[in-house]
Amino acid sequence: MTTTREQLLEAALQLFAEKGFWGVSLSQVAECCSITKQSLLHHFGSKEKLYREVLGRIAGQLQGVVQQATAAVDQPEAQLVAVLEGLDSGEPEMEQGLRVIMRELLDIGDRAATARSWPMMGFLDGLDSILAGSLAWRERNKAERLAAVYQCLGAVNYKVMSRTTLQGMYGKTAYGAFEAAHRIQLRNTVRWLLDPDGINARGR
Amino acid sequence: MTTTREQLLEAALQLFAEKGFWGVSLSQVAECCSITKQSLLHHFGSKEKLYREVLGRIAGQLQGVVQQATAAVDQPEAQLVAVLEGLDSGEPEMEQGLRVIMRELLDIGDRAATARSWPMMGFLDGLDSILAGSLAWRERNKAERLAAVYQCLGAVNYKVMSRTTLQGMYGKTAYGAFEAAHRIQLRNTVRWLLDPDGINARGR
DNA sequence: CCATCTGTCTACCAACCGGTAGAGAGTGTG
DNA sequence: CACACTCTCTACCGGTTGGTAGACAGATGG
Repeated sequence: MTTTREQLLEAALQLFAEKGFWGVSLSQVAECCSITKQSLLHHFGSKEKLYREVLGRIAGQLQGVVQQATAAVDQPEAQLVAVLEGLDSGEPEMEQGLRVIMRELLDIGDRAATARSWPMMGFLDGLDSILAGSLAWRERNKAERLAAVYQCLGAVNYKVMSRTTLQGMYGKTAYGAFEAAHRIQLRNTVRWLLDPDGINARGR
Repeated sequence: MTTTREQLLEAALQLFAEKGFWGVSLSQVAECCSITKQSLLHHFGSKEKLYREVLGRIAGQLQGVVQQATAAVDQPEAQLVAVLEGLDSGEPEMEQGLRVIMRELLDIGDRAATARSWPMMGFLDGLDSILAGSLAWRERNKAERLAAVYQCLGAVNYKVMSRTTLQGMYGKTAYGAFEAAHRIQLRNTVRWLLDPDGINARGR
């Protein structure tokens, strides 16, 4: 039995992902759980606090992906791939989280002053230390590693964000082909990134 | 002398980029040009129509980047790089346009039914035909080409979207180093993408 | 000179926003 | 039993939203 609070957080995540902070009203969130806006306010105090709690959940989720990936496999290449595929797992909750984070990126400057403690920082650090474990990147500086990480992250994020649109534009089957190709391509890119000269290449 | 209409469109682009469709009120847009909300409505009829006009402008801007790139250089590799650097030129108007497009991607499903005629389609087709002009991709299918294009596009877009946040997180100078590294890395990736086996490699 | 058109204005609308106050119901707990 | 606590409710607040109606000013053109 999930508590009302958890149901509210889930509904809020979904709505914030779909329409953003300003596109969602408290009554809409409450309506999803068949309670009134005022009861919702009783639980969270204000819209801003509700939003921040949702953001915190997402941060934990992202950290979990990194931890799971680093625990499961040893090689940096496999770890990075595992993280990227974790983000692109297709689970609605993950996609919704990424959408909210993307909106947060876009809104920065407006709500930045109030909704601080940026949830992505730890996540990025985790990725950085994965990359720092690879031969090719160990000796390079953090800016370069962050650039490489950010490229993969951007590719997978942008793809996830575009899903609905591309499905509408090209149809579901054509999108399926695109998604498969994207997955393969991204994996190749990661391979190349972590071993650009093919030093460790074997049996490809 | 720019007309009031153009001033309004410019202000609307900036505001929509910063806060999204729902985060902006008509009075805010009007205030930027020192007229009243009702005068703005006289020009555009409704908020939705104003937004669509902004979207149309951005679409034209994106098409312009592709045309300029294909006209300036011949090799697909250089063309693709030119497009990506055009998107990442740092000009405020371009960044704002990309932000609005990203928000549009996120909002799809909600406003998709009304704000159709997706502006990105022609842009993607342009990129696809650039890639189709390269040796490595000529024979492959469209889904694969789209996947490759989308990866570059995602990388550059995500970076542009993150600018403000990363600057706030790491400071301006550290961000400068990151940006430079990202640019170089992306260029290398494009080179590798268009010539994965180094067949055409010379003098690197 | 008069008609038309364009742009801006004030005044107003119903609907909704986030948030507050306080009552009532249900549930332990002393 | 009585007290306290948690949860949900109705009723209401001032403020803002997108949008309408209509008046007024200035330019244009026959």
